[in-house]
Amino acid sequence: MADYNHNDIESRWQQYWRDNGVFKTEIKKDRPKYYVLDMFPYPSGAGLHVGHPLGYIASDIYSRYKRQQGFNVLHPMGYDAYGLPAEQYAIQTGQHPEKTTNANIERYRSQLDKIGFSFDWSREVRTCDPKYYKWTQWAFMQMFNHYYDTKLGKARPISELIAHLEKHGTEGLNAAETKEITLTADQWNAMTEKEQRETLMNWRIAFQGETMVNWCPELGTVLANDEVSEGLSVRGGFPVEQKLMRQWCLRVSAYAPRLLDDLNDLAWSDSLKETQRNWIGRSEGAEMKFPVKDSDLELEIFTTRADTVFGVTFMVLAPESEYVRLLTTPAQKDAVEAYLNEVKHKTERERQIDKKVTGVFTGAYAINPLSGKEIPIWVSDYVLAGYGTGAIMAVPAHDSRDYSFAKKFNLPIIPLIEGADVSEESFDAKEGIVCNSCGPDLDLNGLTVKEAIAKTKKHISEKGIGRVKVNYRLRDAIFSRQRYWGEPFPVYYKDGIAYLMDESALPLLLPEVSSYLPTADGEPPLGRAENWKTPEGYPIELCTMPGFAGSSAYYLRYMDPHNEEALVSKEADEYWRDVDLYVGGAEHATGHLIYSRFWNKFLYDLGLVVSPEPFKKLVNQGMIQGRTNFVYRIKGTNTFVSKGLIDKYDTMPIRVDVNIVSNDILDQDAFKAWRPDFADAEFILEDGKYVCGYAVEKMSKSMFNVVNPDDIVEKYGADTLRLYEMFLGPVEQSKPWDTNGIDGVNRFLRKLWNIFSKRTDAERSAQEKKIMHTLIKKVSQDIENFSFNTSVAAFMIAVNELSKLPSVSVESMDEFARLIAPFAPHIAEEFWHELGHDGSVSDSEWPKWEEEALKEDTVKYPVQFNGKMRFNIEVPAGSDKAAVETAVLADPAAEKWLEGKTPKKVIVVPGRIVNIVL
RNA sequence: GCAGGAAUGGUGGAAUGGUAGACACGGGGGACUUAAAAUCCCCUGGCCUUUGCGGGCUGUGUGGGUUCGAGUCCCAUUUCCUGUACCA
Repeated sequence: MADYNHNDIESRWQQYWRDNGVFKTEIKKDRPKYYVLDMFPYPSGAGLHVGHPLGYIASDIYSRYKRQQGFNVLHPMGYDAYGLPAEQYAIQTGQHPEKTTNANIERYRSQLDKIGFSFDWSREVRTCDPKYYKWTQWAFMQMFNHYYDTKLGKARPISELIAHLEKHGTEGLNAAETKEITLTADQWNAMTEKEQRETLMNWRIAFQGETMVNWCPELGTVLANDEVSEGLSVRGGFPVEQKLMRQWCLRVSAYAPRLLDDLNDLAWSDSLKETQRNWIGRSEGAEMKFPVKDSDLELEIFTTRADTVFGVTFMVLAPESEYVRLLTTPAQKDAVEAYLNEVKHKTERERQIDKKVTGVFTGAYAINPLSGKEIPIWVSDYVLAGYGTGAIMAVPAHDSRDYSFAKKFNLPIIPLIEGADVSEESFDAKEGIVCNSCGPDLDLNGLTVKEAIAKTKKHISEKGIGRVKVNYRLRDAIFSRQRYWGEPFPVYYKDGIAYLMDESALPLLLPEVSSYLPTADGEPPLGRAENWKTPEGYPIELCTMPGFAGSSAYYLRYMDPHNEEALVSKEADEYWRDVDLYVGGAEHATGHLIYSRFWNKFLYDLGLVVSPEPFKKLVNQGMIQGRTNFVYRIKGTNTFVSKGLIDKYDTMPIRVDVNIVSNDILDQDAFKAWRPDFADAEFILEDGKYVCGYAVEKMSKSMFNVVNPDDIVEKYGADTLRLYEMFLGPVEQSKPWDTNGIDGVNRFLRKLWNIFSKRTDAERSAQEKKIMHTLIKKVSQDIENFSFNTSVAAFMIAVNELSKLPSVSVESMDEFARLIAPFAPHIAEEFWHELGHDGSVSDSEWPKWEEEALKEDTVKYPVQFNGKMRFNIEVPAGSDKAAVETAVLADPAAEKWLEGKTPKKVIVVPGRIVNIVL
């Protein structure tokens, strides 16, 4: 055989896989299915860097392995093609986002193809493809036409809710709602169609609501909470402010209990489940009514500390609360107005940066229902309108936020826990013995906090002052974006009221526009589309759907991507069911992974999918960071000093392209050619070399630390890239990319190639068989545990051992080819065919190890004295504890350490160790 | 602040409570070669000791604990990463 030529081998087998449709998948009812999915990428203009394929390689290894084990593996890939960058680019250049997106997709595809993935490309989906987004729009229509029945805990058709309203009004209605509404049947029936439709928005799962949104003036759009970071837009870094707008929303909050409970059965990492639990944010507490003095009004509050009611010294309303208007006394009106104005104009960022305590007195008082005391009602922006009831009872002694407010405005602070010192700070811990808590009907003194909470809850429910309540932090998802590049809503407006289009109108195609900017009167770009009307002339919704719309159910579409009648056929859904293994970044923990679960549960409620959860097992691959190299220029010159000598000069570090640095040694000629201003650079070297410094940073063009997988594939081959990415460390772990070290993996493949070239037909020795079966066992177990770095190490050990043998058998090479096929499929395929097999090595059988082959004649025991390692002995395999003990004590080496003493105890752990306690 | 995770040689990283540092990079030495590349072999945590073979001690962020035995389990603590943040 010729030398190992990766370029020739890899292009040849990639062609073979394409020509023979090796990875095309179909339903095979006689075989068990396994669905391996990667989070599909957003095709950005920068192309893939070497960090992106990490997860894809891991999942590819796993799916090829499962396939060799006899599973019918679904392993698709596609593109999350809607997104802001393409639109931003379109605004700047006038180029249609579709064009940019398609160009980027093509680039991604060619990069992916070079790495040798086993994707079934015939199932590719693109979220911006009308044949795909038809089903995104369709799902939205279903959500519009359903409400959530809180008693049954599932979505029901809105027609059932209407029937209920017609008969009973809101009496006995159990529906997740935006706000509490009370209606009689007569009132409902007397409403106009317009009024009824408006009222129904209170219950629909896809509904319009007035919501406080993160408005980004620069981007001209509303952003989701997870698109905002520290008051700035994640994309672009523009300031974000609060604004009340009528928006499409999804009633995700209705599913909060199920989203929480069902987490328990998922094979996800604990940290990710915990993140979702926190995000859903269940808290058990009580809702309690505080009557307002000299008024019929009652303030409802939510608290988890019912035990602290006797320490309530004031109440606080969120600035957005409607009670502010109702309660403010004439004397305080101006002050309150001024405060509301101030708060409104603060951006989210300003609120976060300046944590000053602010607030204003409304002039009104409430009555503490347990103590009967009068307490002032204040307004402050530290109370959130979106959580609980938008009003709180303030217990400054035991809540740090209430405490600083009380200090600032000189409000009383009453400690309620024995021994709690509240002179400097509040005592927030939920522990201790309650004191100062005795009213006319209720005495909590002497109880623990826990007991006091229970007793108070019981008391208030009995007296009708309040009720036990569970609150969730999870908020409804805002579903409108004032953007062009997204799915249009199949919605038109008649008399200002939203109506769904007929399903036959789907897909509702995204129209052409003259410019991708908002219109002069601040309407979204779709306001520029000509004839954006129904045939009857009604205007169509101008907003488009957000990014998560298209990515919420794509895993279902892969099951049946070309179906024009349904999102997924019954047959395909029942066969593929759910994703067995989902691989992707942890950054989607609170976005995509919540929305997808919600979306799936909704479809499950409608009986359209059979699995209540979309992703059974989830692995978060770590992020690959960049490793930036630095050169050190003497200030004001063009002379560069090697890293070891920089102390002797006044230098400044400059980032240098990592592609002209190898093992931190600079290629000086390449450096001079890199940028014109370095053409006449001079160097001060150490040991004849220029040594660069390094730092770990994000991989990005501006840091000159981007490594393109294409270059690695060109130089070392896809098999080397795949093995090396796995060899770098555990898949879940974040780590900097460092090309140093890739030679080791490449060397291993060349060694393997040489061994293969020298294979013989002779029967293999027991020793050789043992090497192979040790490897089979190790690799099989490691793949199951997603421990790919140690499997690569095992391959290297095996090759080193095999290379020491005089010859290696065909049988071993046959096994080796099958074992390494998931990791390095090209070289494996080459071996497989050299060995005279037909078909792809991916369809070969995964080798099984024989315990028999791994057996030893003797067992080696390390012998310790008092836990300190002393010597080794060998005993025949199968010796029992007593035999081992006798052998150890009889061993001449033992004498020296025994020093004539009799051991107190001899501990023999079969197969592991012997410890002698003196 | 809260939640989750991590800390092991010059570097990336291995170690079901049982000989810490597998494997690889880098480094050092050697073989082959006119030379270089490639390849192959040996050494490579630290300290001490021995002419040599070797031997000893120490060592997994820090301090305690459990255990015959701890990188691993428990308690405390420091630092770093990731997520989240006025959630009552």
